[in-house]
Amino acid sequence: MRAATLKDVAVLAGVSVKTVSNVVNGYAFVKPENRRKVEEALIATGYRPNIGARNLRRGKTGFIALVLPELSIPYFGELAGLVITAAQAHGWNVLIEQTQGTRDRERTALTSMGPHMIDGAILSPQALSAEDFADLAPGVPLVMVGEHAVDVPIDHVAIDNVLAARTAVGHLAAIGRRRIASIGRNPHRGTAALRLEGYRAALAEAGLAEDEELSVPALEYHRRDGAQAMSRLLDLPERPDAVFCFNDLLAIGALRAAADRGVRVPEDLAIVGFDNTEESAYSIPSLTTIAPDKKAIAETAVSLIHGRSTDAAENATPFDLQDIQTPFALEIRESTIGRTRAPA
Amino acid sequence: MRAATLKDVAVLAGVSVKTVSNVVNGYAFVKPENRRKVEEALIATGYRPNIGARNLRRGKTGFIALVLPELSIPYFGELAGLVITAAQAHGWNVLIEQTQGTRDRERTALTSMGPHMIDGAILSPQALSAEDFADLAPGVPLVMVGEHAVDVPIDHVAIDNVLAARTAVGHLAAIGRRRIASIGRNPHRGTAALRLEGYRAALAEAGLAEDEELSVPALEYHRRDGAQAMSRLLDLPERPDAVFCFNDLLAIGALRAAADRGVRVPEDLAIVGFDNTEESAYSIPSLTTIAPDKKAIAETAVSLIHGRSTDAAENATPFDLQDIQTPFALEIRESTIGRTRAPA
DNA sequence: CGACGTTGTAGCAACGTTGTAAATAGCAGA
DNA sequence: TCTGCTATTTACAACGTTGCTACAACGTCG
Repeated sequence: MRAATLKDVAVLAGVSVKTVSNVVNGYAFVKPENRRKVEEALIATGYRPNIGARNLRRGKTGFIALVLPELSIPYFGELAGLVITAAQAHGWNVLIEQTQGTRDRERTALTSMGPHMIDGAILSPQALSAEDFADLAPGVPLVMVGEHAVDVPIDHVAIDNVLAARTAVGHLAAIGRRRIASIGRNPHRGTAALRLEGYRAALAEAGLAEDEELSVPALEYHRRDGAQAMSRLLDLPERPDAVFCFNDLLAIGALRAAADRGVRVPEDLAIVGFDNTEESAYSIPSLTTIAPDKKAIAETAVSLIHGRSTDAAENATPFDLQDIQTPFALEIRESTIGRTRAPA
Repeated sequence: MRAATLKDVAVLAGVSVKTVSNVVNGYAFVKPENRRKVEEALIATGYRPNIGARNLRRGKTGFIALVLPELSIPYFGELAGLVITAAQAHGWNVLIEQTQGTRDRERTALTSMGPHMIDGAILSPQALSAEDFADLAPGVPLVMVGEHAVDVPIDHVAIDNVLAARTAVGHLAAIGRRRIASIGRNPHRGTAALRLEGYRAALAEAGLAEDEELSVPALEYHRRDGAQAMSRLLDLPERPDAVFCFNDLLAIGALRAAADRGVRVPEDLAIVGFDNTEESAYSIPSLTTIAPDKKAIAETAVSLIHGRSTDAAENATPFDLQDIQTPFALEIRESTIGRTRAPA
């Protein structure tokens, strides 16, 4: 049961291969009668274009890569789903590459995918540094999402991490918390530095002194790390009355650790997360969190690649380096202000 | 900055295109000196084979499809990650198709991917019925995961859903619950019927009468649906003292609804989920759940496609229809037996 | 009535790769 | 030196598609 080709259709319709191709591609000048015959033959044979061959001819691959740490991380699962949907609108399929957040695998992801494999790539790098990009540029448009590695001439889409963190911590100060901790410090993560900066800015704005030991680092950003970090904070002689976690998973872990110690949230301890993963709306208590517009991130990233890739094809002047900030909101829930009403 | 082709390498090395191809493909009879020259040229040019062209020539695509409802659903995010990893071991890239669980999009996913696009597909159909497969067979090996639609001649990988459900509900009976509800009944989902069957079997085994109104249907299997269904159960004059949810998301929603009503879990109400998503280990209380071996599912599914696809290539007799059951375990946590110790 | 534009069709080549088969080189034995 | 191998290399075609170009048919207009 071989797949039908243009040739099969042409024979059946009694025209040339090229005419069938013209019909398939919507070329205007085809005699109505022939068009009809071809269309019938197309249906009769169940013809589907061979994407590989078409792309070989056109010099496009029809694929973009999405390089991320792990699909099982809710934020990336959600993002990947949105990227796939956005890519489909441009006729692209998405190849997902999981790196576990390691520099090594991020490097190989970049090198192994040449221009004949993908038309572009969306990266969510955790560990990749500026110099890595120099030798690794794979000859296709790249877009970074969610991380700000300065000095890299690559398009970038993200929310304003500093402002978002400042907003989150500002909220904690606004509800009267004076001893606000943070979980997620990490010298190897670009976003961590930005969120820490926002945290500090908010403390300063609120006239609160920064206490070094209240900023607990996290190597990974999983639930387990959040729980461990929270435990450390609860072991302090002077406990914090609020904690800003650099992502929702850390916050979920923190919630868990608080519950294990009998610490009430938000009465004894307010918690804010970051990412607004679906899980955060249903945790107990539900989690106040920074809600980035993930759909906007996905669509913007795909559009940028699309723009660059058609620019290149048409020899147009490439547009300037983009650094696009997408909207975000602070989603206020029980973990900071307590129970108000049952969710719908 | 065009990508290097075999021709470029050949010119640089001073040999024919075919010789370069032979070196690349590990053909034995190449003069050592030429091999060396070619290898140098390969490095110098940074040659990467054009996968599209190679597959066009070989009649393979190098891709398998993974058809699932939505990546943002934790279970599918986790599964997808494992499938990608398993596929890589066989040299495959994975194309993910999201269907939202609708019959329509599941149908188009099957038809739009012909044999020139993919070498096989792994399906997690929600709504597809037996007759759909008849006309849709895309000419490539298919494997279904997680759903049992009988009478369809397609390989199948899943845990024993009936036994798993029976185990879960048996556990509830074993801890002394007498009025055990279920959430997730749904006539359009294959797994729902099996889990309901296991639920009933366990009730019978425990000598408990089945109460129709304790089996609440769920259209979707999201957290919201679980919360709604739980609300209905808590509105009953005679409340259940336990509930078996057909997946973890429903259970998370149920937990939430219970908390909103001030119902204590597990004291007043024990809850069991299904899937062992990472989230379930950190919910408050943590969730007792059926833990399928997802890695085994992913690897088995990929292996089956690999087996069929090489069989077909070598004209070997295809092996018999496979219906493989992968292991599962009951993961007992706080939502049924209460707090024992803090998690590590 | 011939030149010309418009509409419709088809042949050829090429995208980068590899299987087939044919060509060449090297070398031992006659 | 010539034959007959084997070892090595190469030309060619083909996978399915589309851009380019040539060409045919038809009508219009000066």
